[in-house]
Amino acid sequence: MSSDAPPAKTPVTLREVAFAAGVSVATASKALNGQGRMTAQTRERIRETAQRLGFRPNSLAQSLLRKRSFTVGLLTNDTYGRFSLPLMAGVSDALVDAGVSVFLCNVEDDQRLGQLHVEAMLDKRVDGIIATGKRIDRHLPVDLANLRIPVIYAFTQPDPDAIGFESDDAGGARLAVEHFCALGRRRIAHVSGPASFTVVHERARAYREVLTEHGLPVAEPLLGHWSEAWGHEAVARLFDGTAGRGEKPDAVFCGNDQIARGVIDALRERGIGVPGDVGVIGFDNWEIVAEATRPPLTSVDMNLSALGREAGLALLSLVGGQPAAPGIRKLPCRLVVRQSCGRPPGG
Amino acid sequence: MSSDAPPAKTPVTLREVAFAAGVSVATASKALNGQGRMTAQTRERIRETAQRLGFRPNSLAQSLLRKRSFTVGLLTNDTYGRFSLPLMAGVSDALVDAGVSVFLCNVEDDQRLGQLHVEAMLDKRVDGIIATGKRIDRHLPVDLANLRIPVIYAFTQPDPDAIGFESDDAGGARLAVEHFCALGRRRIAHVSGPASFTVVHERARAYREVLTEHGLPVAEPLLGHWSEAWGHEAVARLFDGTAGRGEKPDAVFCGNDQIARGVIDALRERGIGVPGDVGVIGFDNWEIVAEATRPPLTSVDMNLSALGREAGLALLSLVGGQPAAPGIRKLPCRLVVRQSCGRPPGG
DNA sequence: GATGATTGGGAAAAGGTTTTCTCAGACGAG
DNA sequence: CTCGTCTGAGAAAACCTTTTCCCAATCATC
Repeated sequence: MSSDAPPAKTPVTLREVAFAAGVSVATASKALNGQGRMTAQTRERIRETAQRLGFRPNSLAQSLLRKRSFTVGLLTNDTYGRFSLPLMAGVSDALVDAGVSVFLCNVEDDQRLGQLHVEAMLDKRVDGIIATGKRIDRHLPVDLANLRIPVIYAFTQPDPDAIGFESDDAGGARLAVEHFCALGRRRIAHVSGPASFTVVHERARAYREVLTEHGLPVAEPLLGHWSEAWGHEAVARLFDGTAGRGEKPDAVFCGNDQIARGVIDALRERGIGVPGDVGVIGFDNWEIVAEATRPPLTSVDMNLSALGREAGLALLSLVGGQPAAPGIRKLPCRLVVRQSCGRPPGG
Repeated sequence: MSSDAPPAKTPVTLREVAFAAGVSVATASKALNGQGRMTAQTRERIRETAQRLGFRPNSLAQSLLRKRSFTVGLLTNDTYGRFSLPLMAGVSDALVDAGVSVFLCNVEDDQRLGQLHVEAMLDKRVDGIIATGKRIDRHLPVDLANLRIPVIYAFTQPDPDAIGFESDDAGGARLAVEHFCALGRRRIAHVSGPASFTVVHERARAYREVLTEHGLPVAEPLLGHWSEAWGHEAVARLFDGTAGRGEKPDAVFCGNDQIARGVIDALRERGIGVPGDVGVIGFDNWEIVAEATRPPLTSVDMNLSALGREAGLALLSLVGGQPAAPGIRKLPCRLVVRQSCGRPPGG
């Protein structure tokens, strides 16, 4: 299967192939690239020689000539977070098929480091840059505005007139609340993260809209932190009051899975059944959390991997010279149904 | 601060700098690199011209000539996992200071994809490769044995005669158990993951050794899964038996933080106090879990970021031509003390 | 057999940089 | 004034591949 050429200590060049095949480098190049005119026999002989010698063209030389490096930079400030990983996997997945490699650059929140990385990427003649981050409403600490190479933003705030990909958080929230409605829940609460996050407001707006559309009572969303502890506290506020039982929520839509986990734990401690008495839906579909809750958590998935794929493909198309309109593209979320809100009547 | 040159549509070359400064490219090159002989005045004039024009040397051309690309490949099969991220951050951190960029390649567990990526990296003339993964006792699905460029393994099984960096899991386990001993705990249980993991045995061995050294009773470790659910079940086995209270554990050393979380939750459900009645230590120091347990979890940290740094530096030194002995280097873990086992008498 | 078209293949430039070699001029010593 | 040395700077090769242009030989046609 593998060639039985000895493991060369130094890569074999086109010149060597040409010499071994008794032709010029020009002819060898054309033979291997399917260009030029020559007898089928000559072409085949050169191909065989190249194969036998284990020839692989030097990308550096090719890039220098073609002014295209088949390389892109992926800029992120999300070192440890969990959002950028699926996104990066999607990007990588979209690009590997085109033979494009990805420079990973973590800029933290350091402007100096960001500048450093961008310049390094420019020096290495990347064909384009994808910028991604840990917050959809924050800009990376780098200036990518006048770069003469294409830039795509994904899950981070784009420059004006640039192209950005985001999850449709409002749509995701709709999915969750509609799901509750379809199950016959009537008093749906919303517990979310800090007001400083744009997505908190987008989801809250969708929450209100859906409830209004269904003629259900709209409770003011409870804003706090993205933590389990806040989930606990929110349950205390929602369920420990003196209101009659009929006025307590029968569903809680949470801003992320950690809050949802806190909510579920707190409900269980109070002897309130999930999903029997109260349904719970989370956001992010962080499997390791969603599957560890008891019962397993129904959650909104932002399809980050698909988002990364789209960003990668968009960049590829830009690099290829296809024009594309600036603006933000929102990609739909999906609801992953587990067992924390009961099953829909029909399902 | 920034040069007021207009944003060039095409990068400025050395030739243009030389022309603008009225010298040859050779002289320009030497001026900018501090080589050759020329009047200080000429050198300065060329430097200023380069600065003014925003000249940045084309790395591709440099690499082609120097046979050194200032680029390394980072191979991983840990797409979504949490181990490779801190590790990658460490690698990146060690390399960025040397002006080296990192190609991120996710090979999943796909041999074909691995081969593809390795060849792409070789074509792009990376100076070296770092292989990392999600399991310390599994080999990546790629063959890096006879590659003519340096390879370093980190948190994945190395080839024989290669250089690998690993966390000292046995040492980490010792830290945990010694900590319990220092606190006066006498009946220390061990709940860990599946027997198919090498680290499970290493940690269990260290656990037994420390207990023996202290003359304490050694209970057979409970092996199960890396999940919260298993933590619950393990507590049932340990605490629901008919043994007298004096014979039940007063400490549980867990194989990871999720198990530890399950253990703590299960103990609380039984009315057993943590850390009052039973101390709990986890492994991995996954902050998002360790800080969400009630009380916050003391845990062993594998220092993955440092591991990545060391791996990066080792590769750099190898690329620089420094010889290095093959073998596995174990890096120490550290114990992150929170509140799940009480404070040491002295502390 | 002369002319033109076609075929197979090579020479050379290009891409941007580094480095070695070379050379012209200046300068000092005799 | 001549010889040798030193200084400043340029020419050219090298890295490896692709592509354009060109040439010689073959073939078909009249």
